[in-house]
Amino acid sequence: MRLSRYFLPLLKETPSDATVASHRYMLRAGMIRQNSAGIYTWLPLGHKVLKKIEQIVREEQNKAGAIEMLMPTIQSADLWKETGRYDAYGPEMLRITDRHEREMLYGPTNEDMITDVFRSFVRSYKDLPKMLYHIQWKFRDERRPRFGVMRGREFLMKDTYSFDLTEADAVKSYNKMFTAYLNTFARLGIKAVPMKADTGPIGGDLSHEFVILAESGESEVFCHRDLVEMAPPGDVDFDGDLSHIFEERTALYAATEEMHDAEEFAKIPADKQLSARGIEVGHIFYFGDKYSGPMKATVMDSDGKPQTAMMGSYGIGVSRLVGGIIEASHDENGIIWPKSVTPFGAGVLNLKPGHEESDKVSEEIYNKLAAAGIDPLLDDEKGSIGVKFSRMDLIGLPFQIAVGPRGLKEGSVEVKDRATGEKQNMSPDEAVTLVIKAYA
RNA sequence: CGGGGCGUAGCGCAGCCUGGUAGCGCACCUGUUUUGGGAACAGGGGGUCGCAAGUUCGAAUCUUGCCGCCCCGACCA
Repeated sequence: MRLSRYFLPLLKETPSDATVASHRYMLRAGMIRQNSAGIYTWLPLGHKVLKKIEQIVREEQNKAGAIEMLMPTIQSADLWKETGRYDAYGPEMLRITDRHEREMLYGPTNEDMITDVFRSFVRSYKDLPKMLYHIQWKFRDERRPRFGVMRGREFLMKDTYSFDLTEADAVKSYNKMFTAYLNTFARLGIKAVPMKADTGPIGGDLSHEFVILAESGESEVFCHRDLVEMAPPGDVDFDGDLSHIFEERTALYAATEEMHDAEEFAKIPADKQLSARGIEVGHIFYFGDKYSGPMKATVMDSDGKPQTAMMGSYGIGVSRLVGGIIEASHDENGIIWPKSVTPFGAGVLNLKPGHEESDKVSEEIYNKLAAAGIDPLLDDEKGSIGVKFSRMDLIGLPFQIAVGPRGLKEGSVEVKDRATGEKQNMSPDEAVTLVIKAYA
């Protein structure tokens, strides 16, 4: 993409109502625009990142054996009345009446609806286990939306639902998602720690939150330091036994504020105790027959007897992750994107558009990177050099290749690593190779 | 939902106390000169001062009501 043809409405000054780094930078970098409290337009740059995160989440779900589908945003109140949640959910749920005075709602989650799908089509234990998911916009009328997309009212969420014949089988599904989540967050370039969690209004008894540590986190979390640096499981056989992965990650203490046990925490060696602020980016639950029971979602077992399906649900806040990743990865100049989610793979800065050699070399680098699938952004705008560099720093692409007359006299361009700030001069071809290798 | 604050050009703000021609910086448009880390000069465009009612000869400014937004707390997948 050429900057001159792109739509990148940057803000030079920080909007006064943004107080956390990710919110400030998302506004300044032209990623989002607020429409009303907790509701945002995703501008091209933000949309690109959102879609990249979504795709990684999708790929890891598929690897784990979950099957993608799509349920509507607007739901009928009927299903929610069946499970009793229509009254239980409270004012957080946006209720709508259609022209026929039918009670509708904008879905804050989809347990009720997926259970209805399940009971309509699944009859036999032979069809189990099943894990179904979708990535869809949700609406929760938060009392106090804040921190930009991290606590919005409208948000994009991946939610998976598992169905098993027995509780023991359901635990296997739980472990699959537990494992998939570890891999997902690692691919996104963030360190998310699974922590014992409260189950909240969705209910159930087995639940973990995946939390990234950041100053601006909304809640206090406590864990063993070693959990933060633990390597992801990587390629595993999702049909095999994953319990060791779960055991390994839950052997060490980790809990959110609500579940915190100060006595247990005190048993951790002092230098390994970590108490910090955290951002919840994923939450997994096992809740058995909480919905399948009242909705009579049963299958025939091998004895021909109806058995209620045992369920779990597994959420990842896709839009929240955009903010969460920035919270975990930025400096005073702007965002520092992990390579896996960066909106563009590299920035090519033509420091002097109109200068024949600069034009030629920057175009060549741009074309070679594009051909290699790097998806570069070429800054071909006229304007001062300082503006170009600071703009690139703000939007946070992992690499910047600066092409200008001064360097070209020596036959070199300058490559800057956004994360380390390290700059080196090299030939245009070496620069291209360096970037391509970094993404290989 | 309790407490606090804010609403004036796209963004950041001043003006309000003490009523009298709506301002500044940045951004934007035109031109000239510049150009290796947020250039200079000259000219220009852009506003129902959140909305409504009231007081007044006259309201951005005073009064009342409403709406919107932000922060702290409580709450929260």
